[in-house]
Amino acid sequence: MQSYTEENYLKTIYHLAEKTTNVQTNAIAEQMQTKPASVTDMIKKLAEKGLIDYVKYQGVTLTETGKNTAIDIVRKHRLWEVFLVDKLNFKWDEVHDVAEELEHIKSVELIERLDEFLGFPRTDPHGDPIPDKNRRFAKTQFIKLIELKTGESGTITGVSQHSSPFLKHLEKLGLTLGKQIQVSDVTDFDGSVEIRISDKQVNISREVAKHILISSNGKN
Amino acid sequence: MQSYTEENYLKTIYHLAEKTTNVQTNAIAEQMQTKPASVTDMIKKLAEKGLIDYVKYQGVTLTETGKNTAIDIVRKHRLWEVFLVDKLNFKWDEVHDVAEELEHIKSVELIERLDEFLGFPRTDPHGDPIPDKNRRFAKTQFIKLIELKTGESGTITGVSQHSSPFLKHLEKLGLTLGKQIQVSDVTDFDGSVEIRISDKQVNISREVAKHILISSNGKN
DNA sequence: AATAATTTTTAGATTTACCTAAAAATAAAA
DNA sequence: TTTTATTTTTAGGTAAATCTAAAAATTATT
Repeated sequence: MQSYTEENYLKTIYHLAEKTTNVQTNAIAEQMQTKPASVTDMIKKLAEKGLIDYVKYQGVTLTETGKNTAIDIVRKHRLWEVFLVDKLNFKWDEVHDVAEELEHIKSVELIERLDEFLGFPRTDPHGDPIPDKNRRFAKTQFIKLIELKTGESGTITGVSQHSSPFLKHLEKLGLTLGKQIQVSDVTDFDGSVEIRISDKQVNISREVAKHILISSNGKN
Repeated sequence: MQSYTEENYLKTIYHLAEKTTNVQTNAIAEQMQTKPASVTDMIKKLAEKGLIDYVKYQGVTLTETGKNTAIDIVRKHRLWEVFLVDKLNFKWDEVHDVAEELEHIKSVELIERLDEFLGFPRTDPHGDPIPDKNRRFAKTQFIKLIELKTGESGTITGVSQHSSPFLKHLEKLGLTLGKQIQVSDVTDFDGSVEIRISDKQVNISREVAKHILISSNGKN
């Protein structure tokens, strides 16, 4: 049985481990808005419980058990996000904080029934994959919009940034999940990208283009 | 901003206050499965925060603010129970523990939207009234089944005991909310009650009859 | 009213998750 | 390869919510 805080540490380590193999103390501290000294304390505790492997000064990795716990939390978080958007009409930029609380509700039965009630969704409102109850993720093949060349097109299927301002910005531009887009030009000057969406032309900054994920369907 | 624990104390005090005016330390301790000494500590804290009135050795009463907080938690608890039963097909004896966790999720927006999603229910799966967002309860007029005389009838509209064994027992006997019943006999020997429900005869103990709530529609 | 029983509070500790400040280990730069 | 900078850990402390054991206040009983 893990505490709320332990679960948040595991989740944070899980997400950081998607980028680097060995997750460092400072990285965890920054992500969790706490101090490195506090992280060291917690790390020791999680290591003792067999949830992470820890070698002093070398960072940590999740054990099988730790990873499973983390995936369960990710699953719960994303299912609750689907619930909030699909059933309670929240916007995709409004769900994160509430889901952050709901993800810690413990009942397994609850999540299985919620999953069913939602029709076993495979992605959350930001396009992130939802692991099934056996913790398996559907394979996804994303390309960052920034990587598309002029003339190439695809469908918006995810975002790699969940901040409310960013998501509101996309919403305003009509860049929501499922929309078909085509790159009509890439500006030399600032790297901003001109795209065509529903017969309108929209210009987005390089920074924005980096965080939009496209499932490509080649040129056409 | 209250902690999870503070909220539970307020809720407990609120429920105990339905029976006695001044809520005693020991009563709180028993209900919360903790020790009187711990209760004294917490009571002082809640009093300092202006959530309860507290005179040493005299027990406590909720202030306006404290009562409002408690009602908000009761509202959340009962709405979540409706969600679990109506939408996720939980049985009425399975919802308490999960709702006990869900009631502490903080978002006001969430609860308002959940309320709407559920169609603004006025009672929970056990017949308990759900306060509206202005914290007003619908007036309810219950009689205990035990108080009905032979020949009198009514509709089962609530239970005053939420334990899983009790609720499962009622379920097995077909004594669920909305069912029409008529008292056909009261046994002299042990005070058990013979009732007619959907043309079947069922015998229930005095103890069970005490905890079934009836909205009476007189003799007929 | 005095004594006994019960209830409540105080005193002093413990655990969890934090913190600051300083020391130690590792990594980067001269 | 020293020196410097960065990262991480240790040491010692705090606040929240609990505990046990003992003292104090209240209530009940003789």
